Amino acid sequence: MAALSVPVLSFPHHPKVPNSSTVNNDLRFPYYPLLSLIDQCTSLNQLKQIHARMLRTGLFFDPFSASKLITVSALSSFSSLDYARLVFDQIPQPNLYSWNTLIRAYASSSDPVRGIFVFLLLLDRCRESPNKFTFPFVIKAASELKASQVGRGFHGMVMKSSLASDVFILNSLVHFYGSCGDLDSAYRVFRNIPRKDVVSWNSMIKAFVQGDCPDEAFQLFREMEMENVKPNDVTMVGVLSACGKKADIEFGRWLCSYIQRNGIAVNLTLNNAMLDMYVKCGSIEDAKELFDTMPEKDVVSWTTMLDGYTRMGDYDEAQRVFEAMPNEDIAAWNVRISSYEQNGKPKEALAVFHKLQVSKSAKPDEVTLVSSLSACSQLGAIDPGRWIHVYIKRQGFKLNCHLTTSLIDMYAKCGDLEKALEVFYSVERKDVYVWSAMIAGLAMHGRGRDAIDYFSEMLKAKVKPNAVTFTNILCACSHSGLVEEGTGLFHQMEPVYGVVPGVKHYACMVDMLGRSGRLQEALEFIEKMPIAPTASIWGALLGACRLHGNVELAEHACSKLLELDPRNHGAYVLLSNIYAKTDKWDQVSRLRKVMRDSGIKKEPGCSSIEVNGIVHEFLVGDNSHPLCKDIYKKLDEIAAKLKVIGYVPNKSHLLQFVEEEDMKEQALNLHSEKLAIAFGLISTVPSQPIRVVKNLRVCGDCHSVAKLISKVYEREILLRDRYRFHHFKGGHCSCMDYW
DNA sequence: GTAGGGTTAG
Repeated sequence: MAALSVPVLSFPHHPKVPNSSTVNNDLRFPYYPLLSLIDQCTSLNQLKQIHARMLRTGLFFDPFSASKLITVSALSSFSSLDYARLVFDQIPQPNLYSWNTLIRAYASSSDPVRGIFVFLLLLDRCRESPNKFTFPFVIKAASELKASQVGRGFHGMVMKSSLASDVFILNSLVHFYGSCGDLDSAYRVFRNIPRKDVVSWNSMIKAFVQGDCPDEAFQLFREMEMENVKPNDVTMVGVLSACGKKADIEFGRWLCSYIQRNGIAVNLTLNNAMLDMYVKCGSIEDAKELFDTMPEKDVVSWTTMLDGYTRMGDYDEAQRVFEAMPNEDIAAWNVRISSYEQNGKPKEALAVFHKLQVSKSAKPDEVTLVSSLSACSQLGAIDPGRWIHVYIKRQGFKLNCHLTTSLIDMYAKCGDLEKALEVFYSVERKDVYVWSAMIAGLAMHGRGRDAIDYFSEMLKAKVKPNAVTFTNILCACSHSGLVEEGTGLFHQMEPVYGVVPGVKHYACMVDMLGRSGRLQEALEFIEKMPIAPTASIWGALLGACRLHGNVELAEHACSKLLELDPRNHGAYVLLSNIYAKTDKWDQVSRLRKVMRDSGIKKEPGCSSIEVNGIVHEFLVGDNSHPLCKDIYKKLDEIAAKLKVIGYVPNKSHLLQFVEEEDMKEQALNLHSEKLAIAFGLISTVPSQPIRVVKNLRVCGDCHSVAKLISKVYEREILLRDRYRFHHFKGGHCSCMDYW
């Protein structure tokens, strides 16, 4: 142990012999002072020195002493699991304590699966059987991994052993089943715990909260009181969280006073839980008041406040909170990114992501990437999306199901279905969300048949479809006119797959029937629905009426829709389009007056196009773009070229715009999607497809024009509208004009 | 000498 560059410990030399008359002949304790030094270690290097000394003195081969070394290397503040493992592997016959310590350390590490491997090794190599300490550790590893089969196996082993009524182990199992989302099993274990303690109750309450059953959590809280088990701070954290889910501020306030009245110790975590409850119940005032009086705050407190302000849409105050935060935790960045992304401000979300990159104050994590990818999807911005994909690869992020789903969604919504499929096939583990995202991607691109095939593949892979899967597959059938197939699947939902159809599924069915011209059937379907039709149901019927020019039914659907949602501008626009299509001009102007009088405005059509990573936005008749002259010149050229090949503008689409001030700008030529396409033609190379995203449904005339442009200019155009993709190539569109 | 339950971001 010559050159040591670290603070060197002064080793006690040989233990002092107290006095010659009472010589300590007990050879079990000759090096005891060295052992007590282990506890005083403050760095790994010091520990290594002791380890070396232990090897030299032979103390290392005393199982008790070796276990002490394991404990410190695996669990201290300066611990190194890899070092602990090296030490462990050198011990000839580790005792059960050492095994347990290693499993414990792995279970709470970033790689809990190693805890399970060590457990298996233990079964094979250790003379002793796992004990009441082993199981809580290894079950915790299974919970972390949500390894439901493995955990179930541990449960079986426990039941066969003499530990079947150990409350610690049973509590661990409740927690385990809760984290796997298996509430039934969690509850079964809970009910069978012979002497429940407060942790048993807390674990089950938490399981209910996690499993989105806040009412059951409250119920258990009451039952616990009746059984005279005193709730503690952890109980309250769980119940407050349930309260946030219910957004029940009254009950939340009652819980806060309950905490006071019962003298439950309030620590930082409990304060944070109260803060979170106030925020989720929409009372930022209560949250602020509590926050200002909290004696101690951590990154969770700050992040919760930040979340509170963004929920209220108060981005300025959120910005102030963010700037006041003592350190820029990644969670805080994530709140900002996802709040923009979820409130329809994807550009702002990506701007924050960019700032994070520049500032380097925190390292993006999986949540950051998922939210940012979703922002790219919304924008249809494939360049930043690709950049993030490369980033994921370079940083060595494991493609878990969350990230895979986001990547598939991003590529599909940015028009690159092939790349989405590539990602899909590149991963081995596909959960129901990954499959559903792929089915949605196929649906969006008009590949309904393929979507159905993927759905069957998914069933073969033993993945159980959920409500999202059915929304996507029904949407696929609807977009591709596969009425028989869609109807068949719809009727199988509940009896075969146990998924109760929701309003979205009914809306898909109305859309599917209506689109294919079976309007009367669609109406009957609505009338027979077991749930009350919502605005979206009538909206789907109205859309179908527009497609097939059925004025009478349209008026009925529209009046129903406006009963439910009086300010739905879409309804007015659709109805006025139907009137225009059927030459009912007096009705068009009547509707226009109603809209004007009630101050209902049409959502302005807006198309965006991404060129070299920059997103350009166009409104109808937009003059604000720096290259606007060139764009209009190009539009004239297009108009001339198309005229030559016999194109006649379809004037009925003019009447999408019912407001007077829009009248001047109504020329079809000035629709936002045409402006964006023209800009794409002058600013990108011919080999590059033109990618346009429109916020509304694409206009019929623009659809015809885009088809012709794709032929005349030999350019691929990818146009995403509110509902689907249109892939124009050689004069045809991927939607086969069924949209 | 070992244990189980807790707050934020998708």
